[in-house]
Amino acid sequence: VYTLEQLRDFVAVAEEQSFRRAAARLNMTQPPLSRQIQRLERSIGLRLLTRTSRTVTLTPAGQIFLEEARRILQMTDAAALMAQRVARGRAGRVRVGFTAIAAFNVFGEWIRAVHRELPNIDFVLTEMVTTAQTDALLGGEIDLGFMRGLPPANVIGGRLVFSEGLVVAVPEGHELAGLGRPPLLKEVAEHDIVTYGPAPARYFHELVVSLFHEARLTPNYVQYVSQVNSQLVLVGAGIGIALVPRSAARLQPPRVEFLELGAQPQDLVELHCAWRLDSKNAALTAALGILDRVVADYGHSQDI
Amino acid sequence: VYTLEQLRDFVAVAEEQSFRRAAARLNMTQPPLSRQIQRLERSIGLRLLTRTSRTVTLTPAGQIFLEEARRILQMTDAAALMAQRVARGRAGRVRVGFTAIAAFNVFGEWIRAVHRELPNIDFVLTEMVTTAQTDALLGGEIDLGFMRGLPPANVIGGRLVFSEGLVVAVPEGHELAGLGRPPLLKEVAEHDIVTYGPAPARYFHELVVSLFHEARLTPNYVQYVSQVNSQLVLVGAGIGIALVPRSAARLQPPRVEFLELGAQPQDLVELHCAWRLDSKNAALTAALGILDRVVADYGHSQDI
DNA sequence: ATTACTTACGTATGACGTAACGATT
DNA sequence: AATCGTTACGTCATACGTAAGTAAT
Repeated sequence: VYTLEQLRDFVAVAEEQSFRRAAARLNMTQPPLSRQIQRLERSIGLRLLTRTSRTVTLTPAGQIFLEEARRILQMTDAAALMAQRVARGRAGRVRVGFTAIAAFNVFGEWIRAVHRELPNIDFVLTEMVTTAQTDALLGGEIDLGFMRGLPPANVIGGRLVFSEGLVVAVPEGHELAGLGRPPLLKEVAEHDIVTYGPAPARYFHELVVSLFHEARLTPNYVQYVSQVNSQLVLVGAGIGIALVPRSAARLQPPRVEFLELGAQPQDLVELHCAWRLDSKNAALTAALGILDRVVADYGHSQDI
Repeated sequence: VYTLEQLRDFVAVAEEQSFRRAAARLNMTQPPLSRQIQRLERSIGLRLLTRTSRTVTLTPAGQIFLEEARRILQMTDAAALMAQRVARGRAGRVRVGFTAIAAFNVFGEWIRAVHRELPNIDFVLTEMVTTAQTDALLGGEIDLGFMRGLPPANVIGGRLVFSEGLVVAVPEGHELAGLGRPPLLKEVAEHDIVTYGPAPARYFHELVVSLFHEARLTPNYVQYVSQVNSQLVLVGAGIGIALVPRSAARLQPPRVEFLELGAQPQDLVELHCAWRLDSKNAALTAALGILDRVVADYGHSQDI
């Protein structure tokens, strides 16, 4: 096992082809330089240089070792620089949790913007429901979550990034699709509703239930699912109809139509993002800065 | 400027997540270990570890630096070994970069042939994606790369060594597997597609995207990964389905099935190899000569 | 005789280990 | 009270520089 200084010394001698000149370049005298090279040769068990009393040349093994030595020295500089860039947020890794639907709105826009402006930031994307994201945040498994609602924990910071209205997902050829106008909530309530179960996606379940409750409607809930994907599969199979965020229409599920829902606010479903306030990840901070701008801009292009 | 021993110490502390245990592993006491880490941190001007009095964790910069430190330490060992091989009169060495999938086709055949016919040539094999191989070629870190596509640099020579078709990787029991016939591209496009990110594996990303684009299909890309391995893990986890080269089926990943893709050419995915035209490595030249013959022969035995 | 690298020797920097300290659970 | 990391201090190893030595032109 040798030292980096021995590598530096060896490279200098190989390049100068002289112990004297190399020593001058390294701001030292020749004797210690000679000894360092000897130690290096002893530690790897080979002669790297042939010293004829007039010139110094590399052995074949020395030529190979010289290339490797240069690369190692270069890497030692690069490693420090890379770490400093990470600390400044110019490079690094952001681990992100996101719900299936989030990928279709401002979230995707944000990923692209960060990738374009800070190409040295890597993403690790994992799809998970809100509760799983909360656990993952607190457990330090992700840096940022795009979720429904914000967890109450006071170590978590968050902000609203997007809000949208609800639409009605119905099987193709469904009665409500034939009305020629957006159905009323009252009419929707007369059909079987496929909705989220309360446990895995509490936010969305309560949103839908309270929507009907406030209108004094009591629809028939036929199924409890945990993901929009499966919800839409059930709709496509004719099991029932569902209220889903508008973004879900982008999933283009087979045998499903989406209908506007009359007289409902367009900011009912909120997408938040959340992160640990005590995160030391500078890349996260930089990426959140870009998110601020993307969120501000996104309103102008929602009509895509 | 730090020392290799400081890197060794840092890696040990990061792995053990404890100064005490790391010190025991390094056959020393904790105080000097603490001081070495402090010196390392001072020399690069960053905190690499956060010490809460109960646990030691890596800062984001520390995580990156840990990876670099491991690579540097690995290279210090490799450098000595290479030099020793040369000194023992080996005919030479060829440093080869290859993508994960390449190992399962003509690449493996070539390695065996060279080893049989030129037993004095040593291989240094490193798995890396195409972009990393290009950088490594230009940086002189490898002599030969087995990659997707050829880099435009005019100092690089290359040739086509293998081509194959795409197959569809789906989770076991997936809808597409129940069709009883190869799915159409149109049907594949209706599911979430797990694909490469554009940055690390540009060739493959563009291949898949353009395939859908020409058929006027707009599938939903759900994840960006950098390696086939992780791609298949995501497929097995049910995150989505993926288009992969036929060779990937040899990986036998758990909970993943491979389906033929109907009506697609069988030479869509090309494997090239590339090398520096100004390379002076005689072993490389000899090994490339054998590659010519292996490529010519390989067509006759693709039915394995 | 001169030039270039190696060996010998005295000095000083610094790395280790033991011991004391501070902080957290 | 106990555990873990940091600071303090005395000792010893190691690397430097000067000086002497050896070999080749």
